[in-house]
Amino acid sequence: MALRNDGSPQAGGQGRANEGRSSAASAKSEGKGGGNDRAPAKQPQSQKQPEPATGKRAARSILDFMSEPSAQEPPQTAQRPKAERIDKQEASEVPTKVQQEPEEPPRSEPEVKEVRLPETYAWYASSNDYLVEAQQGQRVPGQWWLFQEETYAAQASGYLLEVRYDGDLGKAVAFIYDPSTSKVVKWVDRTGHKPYFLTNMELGEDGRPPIDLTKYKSFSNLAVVTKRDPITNRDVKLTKIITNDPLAVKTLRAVLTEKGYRVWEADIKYFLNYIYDSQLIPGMPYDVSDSWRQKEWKRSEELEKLIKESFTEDLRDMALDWQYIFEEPSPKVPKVAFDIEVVAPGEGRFPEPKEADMPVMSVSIVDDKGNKSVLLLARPASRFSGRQKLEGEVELFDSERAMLLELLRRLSRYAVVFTFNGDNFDVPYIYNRLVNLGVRPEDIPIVFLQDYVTFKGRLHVDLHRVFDIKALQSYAFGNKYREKSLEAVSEALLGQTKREISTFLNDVSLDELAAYNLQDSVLTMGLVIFNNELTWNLLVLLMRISKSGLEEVSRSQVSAWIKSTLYWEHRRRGLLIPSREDIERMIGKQAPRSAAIIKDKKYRGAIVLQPPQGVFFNVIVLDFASLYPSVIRNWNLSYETVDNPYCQKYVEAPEVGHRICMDRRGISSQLVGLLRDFRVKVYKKKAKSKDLSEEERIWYETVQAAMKVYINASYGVFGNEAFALYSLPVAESVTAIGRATLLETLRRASELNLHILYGDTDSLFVWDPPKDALNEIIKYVQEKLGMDLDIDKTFRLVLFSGLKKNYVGFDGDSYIIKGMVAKKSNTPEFIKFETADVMKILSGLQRPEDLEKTLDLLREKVQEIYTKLRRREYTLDQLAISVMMSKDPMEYKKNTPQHVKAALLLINEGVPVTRGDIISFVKTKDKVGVKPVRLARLADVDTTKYLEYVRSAFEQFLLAFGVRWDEMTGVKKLL
DNA sequence: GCGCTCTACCTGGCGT
DNA sequence: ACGCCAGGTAGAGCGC
Repeated sequence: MALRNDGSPQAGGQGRANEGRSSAASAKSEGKGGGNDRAPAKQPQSQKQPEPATGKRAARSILDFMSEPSAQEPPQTAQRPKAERIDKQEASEVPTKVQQEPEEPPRSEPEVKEVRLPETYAWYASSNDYLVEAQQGQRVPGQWWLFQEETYAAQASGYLLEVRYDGDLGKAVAFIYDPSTSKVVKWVDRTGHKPYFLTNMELGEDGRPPIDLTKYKSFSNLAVVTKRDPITNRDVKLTKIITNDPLAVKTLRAVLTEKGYRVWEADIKYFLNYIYDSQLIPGMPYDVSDSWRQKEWKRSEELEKLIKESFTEDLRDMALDWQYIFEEPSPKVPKVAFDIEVVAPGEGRFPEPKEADMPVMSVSIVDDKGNKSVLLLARPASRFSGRQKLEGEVELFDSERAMLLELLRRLSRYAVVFTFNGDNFDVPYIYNRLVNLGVRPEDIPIVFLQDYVTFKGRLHVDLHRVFDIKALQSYAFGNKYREKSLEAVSEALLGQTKREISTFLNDVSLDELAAYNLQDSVLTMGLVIFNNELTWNLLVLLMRISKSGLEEVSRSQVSAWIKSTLYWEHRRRGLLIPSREDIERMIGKQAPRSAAIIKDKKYRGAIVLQPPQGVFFNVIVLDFASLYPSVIRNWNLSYETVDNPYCQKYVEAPEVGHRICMDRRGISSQLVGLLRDFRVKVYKKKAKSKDLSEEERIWYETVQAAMKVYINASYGVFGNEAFALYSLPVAESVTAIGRATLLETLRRASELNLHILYGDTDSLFVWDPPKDALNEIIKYVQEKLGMDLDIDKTFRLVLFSGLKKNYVGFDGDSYIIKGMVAKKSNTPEFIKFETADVMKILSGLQRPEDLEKTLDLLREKVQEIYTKLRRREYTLDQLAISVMMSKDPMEYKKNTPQHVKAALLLINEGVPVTRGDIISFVKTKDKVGVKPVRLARLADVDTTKYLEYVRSAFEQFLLAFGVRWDEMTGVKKLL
């Protein structure tokens, strides 16, 4: 995200409704059209020869830039309506704004103040031989030229980072990072691989197909192949239709289905097909010339021994194949992050990448070695205030074009470019802007691919999309961030925030602009490399597991990763990848066999035991290690093993009665089981091993986390209709077996006289258990159910409110709080920090005798909060309730919830609000009942509503003590 | 992916 | 026309 043009002085604290707005939500809602939207919007405006943007001119007069194409007025027709809107906006702002400069210079004759530069700031290109553009088709030896002919190496050695399809060459191109030169090398396929798909159309005796395909230009040739059908477990002979162009797959597929033939493997992206057929593992090192050869991959004798000893036979060979990808170190590639700031078309309005009609005024660049630089555009009236201490190298440009070309030149030194929202904003903006400034499109090293934007000779990772990946958000980053804005993510993960700006971004001084702009790149790079390159290493590991390139893995959800791994495994084993219909037909028409408890859900989920109400000392929490993945492993669950009529031997899933095939190993069961065992048996232990160095432990912790992300999602995808291998019977069997497992453990626990207080899905809370009974149940579960039951937590004390998913556990000085009001993100800040105080009081509860004393302290605390509320001692920000808009404001048809009411008030004020925005509001006494924080005053606040809020928050604690709220002395008087 | 809780909103019945 | 109440639903956010 480049621009945060919030004019409000308290932008940091209160302007939250605006943040992250231009990002994921819009990209998603665009769906398939997203790619087109970002596509180049403009052709070069005229044939007029662009003036060379040389440093020499810059040095002579920085005022020359007024005649640059950048200063050209856009066509009147496009400009007119916008101008009107700007005026309106400004008019409404006037009364609330302190007028700082009474005289606005008229637009037609901008008054240009002289830019005075401190000596230390380097001028852009003080040398005069700095040509950024070469003549068409002409290379200038020894100089960089923007128009670089695409160069490809005949051989390459290094880490495979990506495979793309190059339409001009009609071939796959691999991007390989060579650590010896620190460069990305492009290698064009020399193995002769071509796009294809499979069909059941048989060839005649003459070897000719019944349809003449030669009339299609992109048709190449035919072949007959044998594949094993994973459903029938029989070999099938199919015709392979080979084309010259991936697009032709679509055309020819339509021709065949039209004639009633069936097709397979026609909707796999070509570059993935290439990876699968060549059995490549992105993220691993290779030598390639005429063919692919694995380099010497790191392996560990010790690991190999461990696999042979502790993995079951059905997983052993696969584990031996897979071991390398977790041991091979992650490539240390040169990384860079950049961010641009664009002149805003008005306060509260964002520049449009499609138009790119506003100048880019600043560019910041930060690399992983800590090099920082800012390129600034000298604009009329822009100046350095001298008040801001600047970090890194700051350079001033008179030419916007030269500045942008310089950015591209610098990016070309790195292998991977990171942005935050670069897919939707920065990169397409730069492209369209350069076109507007007269640069020929073919000279700009930016390419628009199907659903993202990247660079010709290097890779682009948009972190906005990475942090939007739900499985990473929850399993790798522990749900620490809710919003996916640069601000929210970096605050949660780095503990750092964006810089605040003193006024509307267009008007800030150059040094303040530079500092603000730089911080965004610093944060972006920080998110990649914090915690020993956690994010980068996760991406590398996920590439290796999912068998997809960096750009692909960083832009797809976990279901695409799992699909990709499974497809790769199908190819490895010579299995036909089934179509959706194949699976549907196999399962047959069947309704779910377990009724969901919640309406609108498809099938039944987990068991949640009714917890007691009260205070319990000495509670042990047992929990199944990866329950669902273990179920998938133990019960051979896979799309082709559940309800498969071609099966001989089967077992029945409890309760739901699905027939699970035991003839052969199910492919997803094997994959999930493999990762589950690697995680539980090897890498969780390695991550904690004292025999290893700190660095090694961190790496194994990342390995463990990557597996967790993967296997935890594996159950969910089978219940998601969008998943290519969707199977409701699989999902339904997983939860049914999970329930049976918990119930059986519960039964055995009662035989052993263990007192189970509570349990949810895969956990059991045991009250003061004897050691041997505990060992006994763990042993039983291991031997009879084949599951690992671990002691997850030991609580000195647990408070149960009596509600499910709602408790507090204390262990030493720390505590865990679950589900309570005080924990929710939409709870006002003052309740959260008062809760922290309450927790301190509760931590003093060491023995049962302390109960009375603790209750007294609680009463005092509640009274104190009440008093503070009535005296209005909390600030608006502390009282704010923040709720996310899950839909666009106009989509709320049935109800108008409070946060939507607040959002509508904001819209009234001209503040845009869309899906994904977080609305901060307070409860007020007026008719509407709510007000956005930025529009409210402390006097508007409805105190009684907040007293209610406090009651509901703390009642949950009191319930544990068996005290009802209104029974609390002293409190009664206040209500 | 499903299960659970909470608040606010909406609706319909009833009484004034 | 309005208020009160009960019961159902929408919407959000959590737990696993």
